[in-house]
Amino acid sequence: MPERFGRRIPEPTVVRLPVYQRVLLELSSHGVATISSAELADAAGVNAAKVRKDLSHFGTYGTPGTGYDVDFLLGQIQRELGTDQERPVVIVGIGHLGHALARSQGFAGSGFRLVGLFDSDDKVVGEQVRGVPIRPVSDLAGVCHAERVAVGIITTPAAAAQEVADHLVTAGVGAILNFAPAVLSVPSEVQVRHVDFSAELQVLAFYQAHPEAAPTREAAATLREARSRRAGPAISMEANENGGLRALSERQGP
Amino acid sequence: MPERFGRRIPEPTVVRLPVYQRVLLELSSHGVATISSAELADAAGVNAAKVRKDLSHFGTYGTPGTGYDVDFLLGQIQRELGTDQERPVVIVGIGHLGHALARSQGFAGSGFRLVGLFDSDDKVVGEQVRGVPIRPVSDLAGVCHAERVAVGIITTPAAAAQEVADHLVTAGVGAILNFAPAVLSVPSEVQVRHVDFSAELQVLAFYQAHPEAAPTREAAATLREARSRRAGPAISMEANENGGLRALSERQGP
DNA sequence: CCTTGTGAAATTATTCACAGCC
DNA sequence: GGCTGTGAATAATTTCACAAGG
Repeated sequence: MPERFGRRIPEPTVVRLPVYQRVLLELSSHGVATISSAELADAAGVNAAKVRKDLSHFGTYGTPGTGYDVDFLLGQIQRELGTDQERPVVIVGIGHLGHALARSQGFAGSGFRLVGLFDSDDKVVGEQVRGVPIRPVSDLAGVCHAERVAVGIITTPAAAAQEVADHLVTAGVGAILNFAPAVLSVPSEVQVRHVDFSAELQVLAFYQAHPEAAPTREAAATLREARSRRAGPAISMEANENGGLRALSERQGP
Repeated sequence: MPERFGRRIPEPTVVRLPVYQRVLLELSSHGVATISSAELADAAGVNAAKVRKDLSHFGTYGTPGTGYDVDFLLGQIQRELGTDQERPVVIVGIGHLGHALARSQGFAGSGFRLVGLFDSDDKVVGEQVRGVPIRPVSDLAGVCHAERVAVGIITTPAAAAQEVADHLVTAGVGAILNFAPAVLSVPSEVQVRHVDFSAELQVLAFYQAHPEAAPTREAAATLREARSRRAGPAISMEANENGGLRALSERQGP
């Protein structure tokens, strides 16, 4: 039995959970009933031992000789991720990027609900994006308290990011996703993650300039490849017209 | 002397390099002449030993008793990152996110030049963003070859991402930055990095749901705090009206 | 057979701590 | 006295490899 309580979950494991979830979601939507750690690993671009070790932190969800029940495992991961209940989020800084995120599909399916958009520019305040009005930053604390906002997304210029983070923290927001190219200073109980577009480009450039220093990547396979490469006669799939998956046989075989 | 040649650079080190670069850029623009590993660490949200170890992979750039010369160190990091020469990039998938990236400032300052925008939708083909025309995806290979494109950015929906990646690889693009929520399968010599907005949100949600599992974060300080906390009388700074830094004394003291 | 879950081993990354230099 | 660079120690993560289950 794995440690199931106040245990620390390795951060790399947590980061891989959403990837597994996405793969399982796709498999489930195609009616695939079970998947082995090796297949899931291929589709997620990791290796099988890592998948098993990752999952073992949460429970023993698999069946030796068979693999994992797709829907059951999906449910467990969603429960762990808290995807099963909706968390209210706000976006501060409604420039092009803030707009793009506000319009994206990323919230609905992932357990988040956009409850507020904020900007300091009076020219955009009052507009609506997806039915959510853009408000002045002075309304931030009020909305965060009223809606019990859990996560704040910062898409301001770097110069404003720290000030916005301070406001979010004051308003009781306990997690911040920062897209601004700035290092934020917040109390240690506040979780921060940083998405840094140009830093990612620079990392790619570095490895291009120093190919000998590049890490050797784990090979990924498409879902279709992962299955067909390993599937025996009882389970087979073929590509459909969208490049997606079609399960030809599931649950009990053909 | 550190190993200076075909050595492998730890990926975490490479990822921190752009952060150091940004801090140094700000310091340099404020005329600050030198910085210690402890100050740089505070500003970057890491610790001093990590800064020194990271830098030691590339050379011995510091002066015991004094610290690092800001401009010199900045130059060395930019050289390592290849920021000193411009790399052509293309963006494929000009929806809201693609648009936002195309308009962002992230390219100019970081050593990249946007040379092509591509979309499969005839309704947007022909438009221009920042003077760069949106072209059909069928032009992708031609432009990539002609401009010797090094990095491709994918901002398509997940369903199209693998196909686009295949096109980029065929066109000789050796590095891909993928914003689509899909795991890409590419040859091992092609570098891929994945920016996954909703996965980041989910990670935040996870740690909010399991505070006992959260990693203890390194405290960061603003540049101003980092300096004033440690600076002796010979070097001092105060905040200017923009919340930025003003160096009151540099090079030789007041 | 095949596949999981997991200790043990290996690898990788971080942090310590201090000799040596300014 | 302060600060770097770096081996040595520690911690974290990954991978191996295999006993046990279906």
